[in-house]
Amino acid sequence: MRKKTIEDYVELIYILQGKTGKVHTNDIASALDISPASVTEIFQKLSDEDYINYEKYSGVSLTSKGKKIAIETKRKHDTLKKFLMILGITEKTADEDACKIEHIVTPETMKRLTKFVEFVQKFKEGPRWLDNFEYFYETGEYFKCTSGNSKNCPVNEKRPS
Amino acid sequence: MRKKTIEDYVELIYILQGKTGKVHTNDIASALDISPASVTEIFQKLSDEDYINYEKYSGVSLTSKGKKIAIETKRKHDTLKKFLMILGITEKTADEDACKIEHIVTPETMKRLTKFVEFVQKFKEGPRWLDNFEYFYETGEYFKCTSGNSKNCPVNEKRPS
DNA sequence: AGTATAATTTAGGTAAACCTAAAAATCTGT
DNA sequence: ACAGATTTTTAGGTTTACCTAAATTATACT
Repeated sequence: MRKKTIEDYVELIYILQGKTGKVHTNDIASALDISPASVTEIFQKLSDEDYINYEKYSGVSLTSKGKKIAIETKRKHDTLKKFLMILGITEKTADEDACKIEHIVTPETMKRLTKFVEFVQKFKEGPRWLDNFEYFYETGEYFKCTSGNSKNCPVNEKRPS
Repeated sequence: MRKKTIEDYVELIYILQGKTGKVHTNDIASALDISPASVTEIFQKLSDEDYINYEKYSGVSLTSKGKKIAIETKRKHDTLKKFLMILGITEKTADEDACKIEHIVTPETMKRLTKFVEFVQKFKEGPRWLDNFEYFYETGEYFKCTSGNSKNCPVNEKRPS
């Protein structure tokens, strides 16, 4: 099976599992809008490779191997989504992009983006430069510098030594 | 054919085409490390769908339809790469990530990222907050505020009204 | 120009992830 | 508890993007 397939299904099982930890063929089929027969096939393969515990007609649960991947993938997803939303992308789109990027992003990039989200989140109301970016995005111009705010004007600022 | 496949091959043909505009089976096969036979098959399908001009044994060139997609894809690639490098990701990794993200990113996100790159590039030496991020990435702490630079200290700054 | 070599194509095959139709197992209501 | 409805599985099929081996076409050298 492909990495993307494993991650997608295992993550979805993780999200859909209730208190019982059991997820059924139809849950996946309707969530992904594919046929139940395809889900059965996927279950068999995920089971062969020890990502899930599968017994016919009784639903599946994640193995520890599967759970580990599910959690990792979901963490990537959440971080990517937050990252994109910081840049001003709508939640729906951020979610859609995160869904796809989570499978292909390199660890190096993921590490940077994680740190970036952390960096930005330390500001209570968001850092000032993000407002400047938003202004730039909307108007195509930098935040106007007046006598009252010239010290905060990005183009006038000195970089730290 | 899948969107990703079309974009990948058409972009590569665009990059590999010399002055003559001709790209040969082996050029693609060795660039992607796949068999020449597979390339022939792809050429036939790309030709059926009018992305390339293909005549047996004589190499291929892009149609205007193919060229348009190639340019669009390459533009996405370059922007994504720049964007990731702004965040401090190494060129090699940025290239690798861009290669994959270019096929799946939504137009909305692409538009934002493009603007972001533009926004950042207006600074000659890069905006100060990027230095602060770099410092945070390396040390886990914010740029230290001293009496000499307190006005530039991110946590002390006022946001624009 | 003819032949060896290299490039390309054809033919036939594979794995992954889907499908439909039909069979089998499980669940539900009285 | 058992008949009907629902869920799940089995069996067999499709498409995409790859493969190898063999055949064909083009090129390059003497």
